[in-house]
Amino acid sequence: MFTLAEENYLKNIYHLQTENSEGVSTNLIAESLQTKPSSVTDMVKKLAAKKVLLHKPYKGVSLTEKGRKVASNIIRKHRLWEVFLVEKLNFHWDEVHEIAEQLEHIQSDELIKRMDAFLDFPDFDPHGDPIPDENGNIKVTEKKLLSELKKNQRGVIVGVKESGSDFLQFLDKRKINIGTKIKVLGKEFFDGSMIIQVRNEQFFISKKIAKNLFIQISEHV
Amino acid sequence: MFTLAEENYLKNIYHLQTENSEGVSTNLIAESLQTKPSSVTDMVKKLAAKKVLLHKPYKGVSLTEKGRKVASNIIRKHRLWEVFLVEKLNFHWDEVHEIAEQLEHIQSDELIKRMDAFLDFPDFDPHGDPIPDENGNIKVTEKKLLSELKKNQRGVIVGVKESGSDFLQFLDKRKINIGTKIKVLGKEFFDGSMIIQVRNEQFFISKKIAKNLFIQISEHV
DNA sequence: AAAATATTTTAGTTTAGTCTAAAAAAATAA
DNA sequence: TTATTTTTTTAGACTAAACTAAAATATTTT
Ligand SMILES: [Mn+2]
Ligand SMILES: [Mn+2]
Ligand SMILES: [Mn+2]
Ligand SMILES: [Mn+2]
Repeated sequence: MFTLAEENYLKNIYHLQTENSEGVSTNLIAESLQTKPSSVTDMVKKLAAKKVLLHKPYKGVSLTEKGRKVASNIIRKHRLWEVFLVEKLNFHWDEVHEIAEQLEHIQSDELIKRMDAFLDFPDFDPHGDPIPDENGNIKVTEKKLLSELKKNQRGVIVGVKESGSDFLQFLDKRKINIGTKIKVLGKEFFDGSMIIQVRNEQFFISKKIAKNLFIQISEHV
Repeated sequence: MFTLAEENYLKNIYHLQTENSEGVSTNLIAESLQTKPSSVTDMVKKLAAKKVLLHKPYKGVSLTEKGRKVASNIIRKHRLWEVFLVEKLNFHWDEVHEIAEQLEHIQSDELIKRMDAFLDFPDFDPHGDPIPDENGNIKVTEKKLLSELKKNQRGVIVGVKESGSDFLQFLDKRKINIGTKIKVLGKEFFDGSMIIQVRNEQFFISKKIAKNLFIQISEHV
């Protein structure tokens, strides 16, 4: 139905569309896919012909309902495979993304259905990202970036924004992971850095780190 | 290192080489890969340039040591994935081949190492085919085609030759699978058909079926 | 040994997906 | 409102992997 290249375009456009609320431009897609704008124009035409996205020349693109379905299914597969790699094969959460990039293109609805059951129908992947259901619906959870919290607010880490190896290993070194409870002890207005409490320890956290951690705020102290 | 197409050529040539003891011809490869001889010639040149096979124009091809390694590793992955699909995801043995055809191309040594351990280091796939080790070595077992057995010989089914759905479902219908013990009650010289005993039942088996079942003969009655 | 047949290779196209360079359109600045 | 800059598209070329048709080589038959 869709080639490997087409699937990767759709997946990336889906992500770009949810991150940047405005239209998705040719240059943005090119950057995201590490390719040239002229290549994007060609592929976008092909995908528009396949009715998975709308292309207004010189304006951006937007996925059709069909396109959203295809894209979210690839993301569903990616995240289920990541859960499998971590939960069943004991991979570390910073090692699974590249392998999942390959596995997400395996074509078999039955395989995914069985994998989902085998993993006990997980809602989130190892990085805290929600796993779309078969219809592309995503469970939305209330979460904020750590950088948005105020002094004395508490919460639990529910996800990471960028899940590159460097960042994940930074967290590991401090035994911070999904599920870890934190409290903001202090916040510096000058550079956005924070002091947070984790268990009995206090950590200095730069703004860059604080902008990469998703927190679910604990309302009742 | 190798493209999808290259991997499929190498795998097929490996199989052809072990089945037909003579050299592997262009037409044979073309038939096996469902492609045209001219396409084979092109690809064979490319693979020869990559030092994974030797090509004597107008004579056949043969894999180099490097080519054998690459090919057997793909077969290793294919068979490990088949074990996974049957043992862990409860797929039926006639449903796994097509999915394994895709999964065999996933590139990650670590993944295969962990999958092997997860499956408890299996020696055979669900169809009784041996799983090559990391170095391409295959455990050779003494086995004969059922068609080669004589009257009154006993044995246990250890594999199937062609593992198409039709044949596997034929076996299922009769509750015959790998591990099933059989005894040859009679053999018809005219058409090669047999009567075999399975548990308390007797089955009439055509020559075609008998040539598709691998048996390990039980020496001591 | 020559003729006929079968196999294999070469030559020239095709398609998907990419690229560079140039043209066109849109956005921004003067 | 022109001029300049940025973004996007078009035009033309390239590679991998396939194809068809024709040429070359090998095999088999007469
Ligand atoms: Mn990922
Ligand atoms: Mn993830
Ligand atoms: Mn198989
Ligand atoms: Mn098999």
